[in-house]
Amino acid sequence: MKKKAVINNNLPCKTEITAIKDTMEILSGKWKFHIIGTLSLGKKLRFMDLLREVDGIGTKMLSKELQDLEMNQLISRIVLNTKPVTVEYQITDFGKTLIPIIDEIAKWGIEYRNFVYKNKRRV
Amino acid sequence: MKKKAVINNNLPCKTEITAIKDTMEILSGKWKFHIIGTLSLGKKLRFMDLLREVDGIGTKMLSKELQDLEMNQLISRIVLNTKPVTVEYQITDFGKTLIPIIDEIAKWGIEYRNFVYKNKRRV
DNA sequence: CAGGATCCTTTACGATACTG
DNA sequence: CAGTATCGTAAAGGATCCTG
Repeated sequence: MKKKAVINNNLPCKTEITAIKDTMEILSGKWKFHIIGTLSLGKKLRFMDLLREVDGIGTKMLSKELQDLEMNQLISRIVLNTKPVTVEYQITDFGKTLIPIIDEIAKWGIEYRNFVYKNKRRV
Repeated sequence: MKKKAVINNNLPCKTEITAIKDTMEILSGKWKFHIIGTLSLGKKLRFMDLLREVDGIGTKMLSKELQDLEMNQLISRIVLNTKPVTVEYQITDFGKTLIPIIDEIAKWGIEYRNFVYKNKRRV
């Protein structure tokens, strides 16, 4: 009776492993979270703005990461036809669905610090 | 009146950026999520077990990732003094605090599939 | 301004062989 | 069994210069 086959919902099964791999591939690299985080404020930012906001990034990486994110429809790229072109980047509605993840990760990072600190003191 | 300085709680500020970097560094690499996910079932697993469970991993990577995870106190390593030594790995209570993140990431990965699928059909 | 092209360094990862 | 050592490849990332 206890032995019926169960599809585990909150424990990792094949589907979830795949889903995790997908997510991590989309968000892989040193900068994606940082860029999404910056854009998640909702403001439109230009290339140069991002270059300043995202701490140590260079043009090559920024350019590449933005392309990746756009391709996955997490951000949108709007070109304005001004004299020297202006390009604005903005998070999409779909991109905003990442915010819960980002929050969880940030929360955990803070907990981690506390945990390490406590343990240092005890030992 | 509306202009008081606010420490944003749900929007990325410096502390959160740092926290995110910490978390991502701890969970970086191709295998950590997979290993944690496997161990998050709560069972003690041995090196060979993990080598089988974690899909394409090799001894070198498994060994290295386990060391990283142990160093950060996410898993524990228990050596039993049997003839050929037996070593058991187990998730720690602290390691279990990662489960919400893993769940969020898995959830999002599934949503992502749906999103892509819908968009393909519309266009 | 926005970003592409180029070159170079570093890190990640993988396969295989070997050891207590 | 539970790894380490060694070697080799591929990918990530960085610095700098260049262009419409």
